[in-house]
Amino acid sequence: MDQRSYAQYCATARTLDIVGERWTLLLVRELLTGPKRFGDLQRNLRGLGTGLLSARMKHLEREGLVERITLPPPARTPAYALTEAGAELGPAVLALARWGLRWAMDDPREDEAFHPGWAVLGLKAAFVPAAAAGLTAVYEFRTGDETFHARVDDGEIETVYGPAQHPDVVITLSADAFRELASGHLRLGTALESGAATATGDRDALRRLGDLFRLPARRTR
Amino acid sequence: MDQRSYAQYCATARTLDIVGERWTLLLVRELLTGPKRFGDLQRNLRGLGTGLLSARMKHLEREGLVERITLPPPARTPAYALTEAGAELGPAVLALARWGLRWAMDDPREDEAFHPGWAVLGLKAAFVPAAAAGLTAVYEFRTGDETFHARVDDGEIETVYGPAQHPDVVITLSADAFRELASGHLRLGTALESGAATATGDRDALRRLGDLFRLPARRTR
DNA sequence: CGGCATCCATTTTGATACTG
DNA sequence: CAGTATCAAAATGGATGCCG
Repeated sequence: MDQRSYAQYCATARTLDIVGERWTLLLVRELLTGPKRFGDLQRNLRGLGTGLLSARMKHLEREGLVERITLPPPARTPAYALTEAGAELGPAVLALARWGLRWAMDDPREDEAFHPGWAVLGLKAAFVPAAAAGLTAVYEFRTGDETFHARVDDGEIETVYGPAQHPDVVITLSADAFRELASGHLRLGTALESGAATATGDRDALRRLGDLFRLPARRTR
Repeated sequence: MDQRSYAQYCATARTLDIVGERWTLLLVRELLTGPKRFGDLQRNLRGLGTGLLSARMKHLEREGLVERITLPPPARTPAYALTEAGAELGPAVLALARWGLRWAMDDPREDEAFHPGWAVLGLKAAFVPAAAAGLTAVYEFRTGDETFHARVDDGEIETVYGPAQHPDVVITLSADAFRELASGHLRLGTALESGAATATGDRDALRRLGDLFRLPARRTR
């Protein structure tokens, strides 16, 4: 809680005292895919000024959800990373994302920004653990200058910014195709068939990829 | 989205555009246990003025998460209820609550308000579906002037404001004991043993009650 | 009681300029 | 690049009065 607390002895209210302010949960979302630098955070969050970003990160650090780290060589540059407490907000952020996938992802609006990392988080939200039973594989997604990978291991999934060490499958697709994936308009299988996406690597792992995610049926409010 | 949108084509951001403003998710929390009247909402949310409450409810109604209803006879008074879209925010609110139970529920602060309904939601957040396999029972919780009931049915739980029609077990406890339950400091079994809570009704259903909830291990940030 | 309108003090935010 | 400083615009909190 910063200045304004709800002053309620309630788990939800206490949580919102800490992460309920504007931008805060989106910052957690950004860090959920790995450490990020100050400038990268700001670039992904149009409208968030340096002053407020600085204040938010300080707040999250004070609250023990974020820590300042130095990226490993050869980068050696300062960055922010989630602590264990911060990372455990993942399920809550994904629950919000699942709601959004179902009830709020109509067509992109004219002025909306998009970053592939958000789509990767969308995939994570749509991940079906049961479909990954007995599967261990690393999928790498490439789009323009951004690369992510998803590490699937028997019902668990982890999505991280950056290339993988030994990807089993590499999927390359345009930002647009990625965005359509995020919206639930495009199924991965369809994208591969139509050539909107191309994949190389282990054909078995690729075949199972299509079943790993089930976007919630979209509804209108 | 009201005025200020994040303008991101991202499921999380889109959701927060709709329910991310101050008070909004707490209003959803209130309605998650059943329809509420304007005045009751305001009473439970200290600090929220009538003007802002009115604006928020209008917003939620416009967005299709809330609808105005007339309470059934003999009340016949206006109230607000969640639509299907609104009710489906339940998992997200509970995920936030689970995080709070684990990371943010230290001792109550001097000026914090408390309402039993919040604790009931806390119980719901701590519900372990597997522990309710094959169990069908209705538990009623009474505290001073507030009564709730939980309807458990084979791995599912529903918690609603008001008395139950045919409760299998009735648990009566002080607001303090209820608050300690919410904090994770007190286990239901312990409360019954110490006399902080009393229970009447089906002894089988009562015996299983103790296992239905597992508060997440508390941690400090 | 349910709810809207208004006025005003305080916070929060957004945008931009500036510094090590 | 990583932040601090500054200022204007918007959101909020609280009080109050009104009306059906």
